[in-house]
Amino acid sequence: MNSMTPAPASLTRSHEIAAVLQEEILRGQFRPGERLPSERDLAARFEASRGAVREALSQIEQVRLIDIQPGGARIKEVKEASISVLGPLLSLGEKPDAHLVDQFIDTFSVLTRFTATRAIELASDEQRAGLVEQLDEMKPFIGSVEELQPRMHELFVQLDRIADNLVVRLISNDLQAQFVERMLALQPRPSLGAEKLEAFVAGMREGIEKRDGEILSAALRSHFLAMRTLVAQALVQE
Amino acid sequence: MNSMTPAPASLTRSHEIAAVLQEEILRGQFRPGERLPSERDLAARFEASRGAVREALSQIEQVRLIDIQPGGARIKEVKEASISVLGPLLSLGEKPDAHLVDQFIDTFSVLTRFTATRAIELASDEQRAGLVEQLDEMKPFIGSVEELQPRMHELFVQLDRIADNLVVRLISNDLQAQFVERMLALQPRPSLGAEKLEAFVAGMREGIEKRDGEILSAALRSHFLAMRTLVAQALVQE
DNA sequence: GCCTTGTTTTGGTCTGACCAAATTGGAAGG
DNA sequence: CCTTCCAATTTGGTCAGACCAAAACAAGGC
Repeated sequence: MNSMTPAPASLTRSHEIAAVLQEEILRGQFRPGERLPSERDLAARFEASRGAVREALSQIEQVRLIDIQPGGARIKEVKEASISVLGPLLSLGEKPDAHLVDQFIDTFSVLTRFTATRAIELASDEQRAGLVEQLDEMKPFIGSVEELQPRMHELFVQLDRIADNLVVRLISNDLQAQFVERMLALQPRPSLGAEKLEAFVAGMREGIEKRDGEILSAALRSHFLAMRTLVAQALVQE
Repeated sequence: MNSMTPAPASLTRSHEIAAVLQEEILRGQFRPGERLPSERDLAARFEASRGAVREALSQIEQVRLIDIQPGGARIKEVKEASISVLGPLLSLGEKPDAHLVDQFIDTFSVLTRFTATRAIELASDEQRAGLVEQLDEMKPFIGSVEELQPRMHELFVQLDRIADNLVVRLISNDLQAQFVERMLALQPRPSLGAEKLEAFVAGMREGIEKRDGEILSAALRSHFLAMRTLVAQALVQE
């Protein structure tokens, strides 16, 4: 149904090895600065060819978790790594770390507010009218997450397009790739109450119509805050 | 002198091939959805072994510019890629694209403001005092970018540590890895006027001392705005 | 103890081969 | 003429074994 999920299909040996090694590194089984076992040793351990191991190491190097050099690959600090490690970091334990999830949502919130306020600054009257229309069309579907979510997503896509900031766009890509899928696996999927959603939609609408970044920002901020507490509950429960 | 620059030393054949291919993709020499030449063809073209080409493709796949599958590797849209393509994207032309640079600085601005305001929310009185002290120690060095820059950097490191948001931290890592080095190559390095810097430091100081996020934010916003115009000038000149 | 050596280890690359899945092209059928 | 279906080919994924240069290591000389 949704073609936005191409399914990485990471069932190749090298990706498998990369995932295992990356997880071990993230778990702290190697100290920063320490040397990783040699490619030959790793090949023996994983019962794979050195080529496969090399591809795996090359991927881990890409996310800056290790530093490959003639003489040996050395572990780097997680703090120095790329965003791409956040996903595996979330999947470390049985449940995602609540603190990290909070940070995710906060960051999403900041970036979304930035995109939205920038979008209404740049938007033409026609575009603003279109956005308002999109919001109005949502109203019948408040209450059904399955129906509302894709429409909300489409709205943000529009805002993103109008704001026209590739940097933020790519950051959001990475965050979503790392975060969203893993959180959607969290069942039962929590959903906001109808009143809150109505208030959110109304706030967005007003902010867009009046071209008022403050109102828009406030609506988004409280929306993400609500999501934060919601996800927090979902994480302790179950 | 500065150990923060480990020098990637990307002189391996596979990294070389990856860089060339990635640049060609970013230049739009392949349409999204189109198939990349086969590994064997690429190996012939680069006069390299298939193994080296595979490692290169594996890296490009990691940044989500291509999608490797049995049957062929397909080009994806730049908009769907990872942050890691921003660096090569900046280096495409003779000079970095001004619009993209603006987006970079704006995004830095947003994230920095987020980190800073969050930091002073969380900071203890001792930590705030320490930050103020750091700012005071800068005053003699306003006017000398070389002297001021590392101190300013240290201040932001502190703020980052106090704010304690790994997600933003990793994003900033990526952005800096992509952006900063390439902009520092821009000579002569532009520098802000002393008055502006003094006002900035004073604003930061006041915001931290009074624990006032608005003041802090305003100082940072105008600082980044000034940088934006400065870099814009540097890009048209020369 | 410090510096210079020779040896070993390690990453980087190459060649050539095999397999399974995807693509492709043409033949058969409508 | 178009569609359907089935080989033949291409392509990615992996393996094995080999060579080189640079780094790491260990032993020796100062």
